[in-house]
Amino acid sequence: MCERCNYLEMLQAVGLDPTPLREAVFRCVGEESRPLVAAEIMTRIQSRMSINKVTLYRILDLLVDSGLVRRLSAGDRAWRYGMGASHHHPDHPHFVCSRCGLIECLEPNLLPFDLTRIHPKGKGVVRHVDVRFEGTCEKCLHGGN
Amino acid sequence: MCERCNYLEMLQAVGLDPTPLREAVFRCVGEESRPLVAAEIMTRIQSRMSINKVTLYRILDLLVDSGLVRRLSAGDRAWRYGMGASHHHPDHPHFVCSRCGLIECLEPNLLPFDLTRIHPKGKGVVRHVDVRFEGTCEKCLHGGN
DNA sequence: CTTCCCTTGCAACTTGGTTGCATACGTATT
DNA sequence: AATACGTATGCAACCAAGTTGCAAGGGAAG
Repeated sequence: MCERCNYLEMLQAVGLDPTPLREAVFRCVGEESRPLVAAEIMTRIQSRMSINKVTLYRILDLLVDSGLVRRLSAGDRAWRYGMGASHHHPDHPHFVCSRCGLIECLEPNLLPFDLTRIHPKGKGVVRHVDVRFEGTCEKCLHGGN
Repeated sequence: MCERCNYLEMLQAVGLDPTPLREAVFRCVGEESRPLVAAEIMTRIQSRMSINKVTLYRILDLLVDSGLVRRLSAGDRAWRYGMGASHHHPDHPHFVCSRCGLIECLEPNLLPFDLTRIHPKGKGVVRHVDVRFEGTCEKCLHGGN
């Protein structure tokens, strides 16, 4: 999806040593148009280099903690990993298929107002607002997944 | 939270045989002010009657499938179960603490716009829109959970 | 060349939930 | 009453995704 991001630079900017595996994982997430499951990332990376699943999970944790990557739930028990909000990747709502677990990114400006301006009272600190449209995707509707 | 709901009636309305366990589980979810983890529901029910975890999960599945109950993710790997939208339980956004997994219900009218009017193009059928404010709750902020 | 820290790998483990199958119970049928 | 059938519940074993603990590699610092 995104060839404009300088992944190495972004890793360094958040203080992460840009090792080949970290770059590969981050790039893998960044170049995809939808959030991926860890196993999908694993497969993609292993087509070019070798990586252990523990390492993958640890790198994903680092990326999530640093804010470069966001962890999303699809209703099943595997996380999806998508790009965190940044210059080339503005925050956006998602469509989630509750049947097959597909998550798709929606237009950043789909919502008619800026939710980040809302601050629920007495609820501690809010870091971001997540909007998810849940339903059944085209494929499941027709293919009868 | 809710003593106005007729749980037995609601179960029957969606075509579920209102067995004692089903009523107990549904009531347990309905009387709580925040979505509960399966283990919490388990404990509450076992204080009065005996239930097996498999049965609990199966009942929760039934309730979720029928729409009476909603399954929410807190960022950890355990589902939270809260009331589905209905007359006494209007749809509402949630606050989610990414540190301890707490989910709290927010005011139904917190959002200045009805998100259900938005229909993302070419994305199949949307059943509902979920808004989640993610951050750190008061307790984690101060207690240093 | 030794020390230290950070990254990666491997095996075993944990957790939350699920499957398969047996049992119980209610209702309908003979 | 006895039988059969469908649904609800229970028990034990299992599963998938992710985590822990610990060892090994590798590079910069001393």
